Amino acid sequence: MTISKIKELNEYQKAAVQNESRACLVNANVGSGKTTVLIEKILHLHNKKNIRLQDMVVLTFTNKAADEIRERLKGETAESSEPVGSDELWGFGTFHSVALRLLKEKLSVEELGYTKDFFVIEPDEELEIAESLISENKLKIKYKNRLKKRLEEEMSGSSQGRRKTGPQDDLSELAGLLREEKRRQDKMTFQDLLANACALLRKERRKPAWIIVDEVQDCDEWQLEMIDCLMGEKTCLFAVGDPNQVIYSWRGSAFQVFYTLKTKYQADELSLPVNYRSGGIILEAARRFLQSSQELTGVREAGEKIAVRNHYDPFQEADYLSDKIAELNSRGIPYSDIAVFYRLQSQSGILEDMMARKGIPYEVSLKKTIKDIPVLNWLVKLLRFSLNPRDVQAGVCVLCDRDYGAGITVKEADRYIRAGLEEAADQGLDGPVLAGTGEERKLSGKAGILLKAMLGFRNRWKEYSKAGPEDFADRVMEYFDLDTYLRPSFASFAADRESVRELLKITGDYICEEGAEELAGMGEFLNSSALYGINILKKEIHSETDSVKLMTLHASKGLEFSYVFIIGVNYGLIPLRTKSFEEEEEERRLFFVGMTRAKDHLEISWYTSPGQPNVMPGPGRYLNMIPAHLKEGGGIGPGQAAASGEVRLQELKREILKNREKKEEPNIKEESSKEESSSTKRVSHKKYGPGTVEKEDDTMITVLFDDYGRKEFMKMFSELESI
DNA sequence: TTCGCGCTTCTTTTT
DNA sequence: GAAGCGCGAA
Repeated sequence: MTISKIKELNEYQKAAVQNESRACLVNANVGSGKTTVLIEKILHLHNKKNIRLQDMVVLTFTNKAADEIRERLKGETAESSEPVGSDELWGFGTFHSVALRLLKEKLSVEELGYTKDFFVIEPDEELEIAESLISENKLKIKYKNRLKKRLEEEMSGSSQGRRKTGPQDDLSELAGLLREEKRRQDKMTFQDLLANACALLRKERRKPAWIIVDEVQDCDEWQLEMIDCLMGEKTCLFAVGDPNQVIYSWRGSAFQVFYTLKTKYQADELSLPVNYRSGGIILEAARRFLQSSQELTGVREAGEKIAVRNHYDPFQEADYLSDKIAELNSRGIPYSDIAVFYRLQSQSGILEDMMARKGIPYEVSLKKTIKDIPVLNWLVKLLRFSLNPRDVQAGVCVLCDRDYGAGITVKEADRYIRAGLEEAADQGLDGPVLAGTGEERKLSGKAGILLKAMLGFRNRWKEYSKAGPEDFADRVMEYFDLDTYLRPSFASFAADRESVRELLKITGDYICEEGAEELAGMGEFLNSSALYGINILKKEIHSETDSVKLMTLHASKGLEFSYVFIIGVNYGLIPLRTKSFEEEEEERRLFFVGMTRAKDHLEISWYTSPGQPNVMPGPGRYLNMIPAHLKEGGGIGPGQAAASGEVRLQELKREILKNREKKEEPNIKEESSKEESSSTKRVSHKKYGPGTVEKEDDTMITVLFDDYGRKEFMKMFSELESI
């Protein structure tokens, strides 16, 4: 979005900025300066209409979009007499972050049974809670693997969604218990943030003067509800979006948002038809993929035709593409101006291998969160339980973890934690002693020390917090004696330690910046990291770094590049095989989004031999939808394409395939070798007699006893003798 | 408890 | 077009 050079707005943009109606919907076509209009609208309201920024709520879907708006606004006013301060922008952010801020600062969550210190949890965690509720209450749930989707349906779809509830299915009971349990543990999911904010906003008298919404076509039912709850009698609405870029309806974006809003608020509907991004030919071709050929005009020259290429298979294509990109770069085109789009994440692998091989810098758009790094996942759970001992679930995970925790079973950990909590309650503030009965003494090794540290954290942290924020990370590591849990013997020790330190350092910095008290600040940080991810760990695509960007068509939305390659336009991939007409439509919009990312050069390719099941060989039907006079090439004959350097490619292919196998294998190999080495080991136990070791790792040992059966022990407590 | 039958899903992902 | 599940039959 580099439209800052256009200081002069076109007539359509002006009309949108100056529109005086109470509700205004702007149908913003691709590349038509949507964000510019949004910013100008805010400035117009602020400067000309004397609306205070703190009386506006500006809602986006992604943090990236919210940041962009905030930054541009600060930039625009930086030279003026009164630059925008951060506190004026409390209502600027994603739907979820604004809901969080409202619940924490402006609304009385206590009415809903929560405290002001509530935690935000990720979807997986809700599922974990649900699963433990199922086993605790012995609920009968069908389609357990689809529990997540079914719960979502049950929670949102109120009563009408209950279509296939069999005779013995406790789903609705589970939903109720889950709601209660989350309240008890003081936890809200992303969905709950919106739902709870809505419930409280309904009663609220004070309403914002203006609500401004970006990418409004992606709103789901709850986000529409939130807009509605924020609307007061005198509140005005300004929403910008593009019905042609609806590519997320499969994850719940509401049907026909534009129509709904228009009738609900009698909104004026305007449009921004002028595309500033793409060359004339690219735009002309893209227009064929609009449902109704609406007004969409360009201002640029025709430019280059769209190149259509045929490749034998993904290997040959990767080879061709990396050579082509290297050649472009040698002609002075920066790598960062080039992007390759594909339909499925799995398609990136071959490209990555080939580009790495040829030394082309690339970045793959993949979301990486704390959850993907085991040691940090463990650390976060440890901190959560330490801050909120009611979060038994987290505590159990910490103790059970085989790598970093004590490796005890869920049952043991659960009983142990409950005993610990009881003792803590009995003894007041000092945390549990946990000496007690035989059962507990048996466990009072690693698990006991760790549990004691966690349960005592809120009271004993004071003794550690004198030193100030600089060495926050060191103090936390010292308090929990983390080095012992990270296991110096692990191959990943150094990396793990570094990750832990990094995360704690970010936490420390956050606390410092917010000027919060340490315990409260840690809680806040955990909440915001659930909502915003953690930038340093998140492998985000940096447009600044000079590398080729590889991403799915979905991930390309909102971006633009000079050179765009869309690969795998074969039926079964683009478009993906779909069941319904609606999904088919969405595939077309998705392709439209991809095409319109290209500013100057667009190249589309198909495989003769896709090499994936369910993908048809031959050009996909979308290629026929582009008129002949707009495209060039159409493809070298499949035989010819494969013939050039076939032997070399075959070898390359074999090599790459071998490498991929190697990458996936180690886990399997490790386990099998362990099993083999221990399969003949005989042991004897006082109570259970002789047996054979079935499985063994650093903490646990599983023994099949000759006359007792299978039993699992913690190595440090089991008194096994080898025979 | 186990077998076969029919049915659904699989992919895309932000907060 | 395969894999996973529920469900009824044995």
